[in-house]
Amino acid sequence: MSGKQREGGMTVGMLAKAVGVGVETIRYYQRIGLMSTPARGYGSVRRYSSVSVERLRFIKRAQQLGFTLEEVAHLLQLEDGTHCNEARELATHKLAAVDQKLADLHAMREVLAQLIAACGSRRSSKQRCPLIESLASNEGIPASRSKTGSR
Amino acid sequence: MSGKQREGGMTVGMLAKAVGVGVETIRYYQRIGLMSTPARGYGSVRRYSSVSVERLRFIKRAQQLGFTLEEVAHLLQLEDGTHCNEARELATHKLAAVDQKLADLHAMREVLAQLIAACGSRRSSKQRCPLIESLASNEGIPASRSKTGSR
DNA sequence: CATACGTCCGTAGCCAGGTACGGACTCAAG
DNA sequence: CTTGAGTCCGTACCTGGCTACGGACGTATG
Repeated sequence: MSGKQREGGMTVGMLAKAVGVGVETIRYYQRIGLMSTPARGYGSVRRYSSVSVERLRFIKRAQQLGFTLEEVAHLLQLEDGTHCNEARELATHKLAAVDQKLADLHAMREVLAQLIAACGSRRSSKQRCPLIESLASNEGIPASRSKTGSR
Repeated sequence: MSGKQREGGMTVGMLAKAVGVGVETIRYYQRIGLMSTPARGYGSVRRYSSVSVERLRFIKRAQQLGFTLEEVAHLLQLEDGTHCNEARELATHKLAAVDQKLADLHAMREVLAQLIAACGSRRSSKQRCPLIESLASNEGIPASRSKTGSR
């Protein structure tokens, strides 16, 4: 192991390991401005502190809730905790988006289940597959037009 | 309007309009092998028949059910309707994937709703935002590890 | 001091599913 | 015959979120 944190904080590799992301991911976040690039220590390797760990964890947690990195950037600007209304608004929008996706997926699920059932109930194997037939000729698969499930 | 279909079928533009996709989309499907490129008519414009219309509709309907274009290609190979078992298997897999996504989204929804509620119940606006706090410090947002909701 | 791993940095590629561009051509109308 | 719309085709670009590569350099360890 080469992880000896003399001289200040962790290297990018240690930071990555600590949070469970790849080094390239961290560099990517720096490129897009989600994380800042710290100054170099006395040598030429940059050192990171627990602040970076926390920021990275914040990002990952927000992502798990469905926020895009762009939205995460916005959330991070509210990190002082004094803009509760804005934060709540972002979260409320995201909740609505999630609900829309849920509705879309429920609709898909219904149709898929129906098709599978139809397919299973056909008994002579010489008969044309109802599932395929349905895709080939149906008029009205209930497409809920959001930008979520389909184009 | 220049849509006069003398000499065989429709042009690519008419086909696109008939199905409600862009011309470029059709050309894209041809490039990736989802649709074939018909021979040219007597001039140099290619002509399409109702077969193309049907195929395109098939693709779009399958997409609405959540199938990727690659999966659609597979489904199209079963179009003679004699491979019901295979079709059902594809659909069943897709159903499982949809169910997984639904579960992931439900989990996200729960947490989001909780955070929003916490955020709304704080009464002194000088207090740090619970939503942001939660993102900044929580240990256990229930991440359901599929490849669906998060990385 | 040499070896081997780690970091730094720019650039390019990946996935899906397209969209956009631009020059050459064809076609139908006026 | 000219104009203008539409087609053909190759190629490049876009979104989001990374991942990979390659060469130069730092650094920990024997």
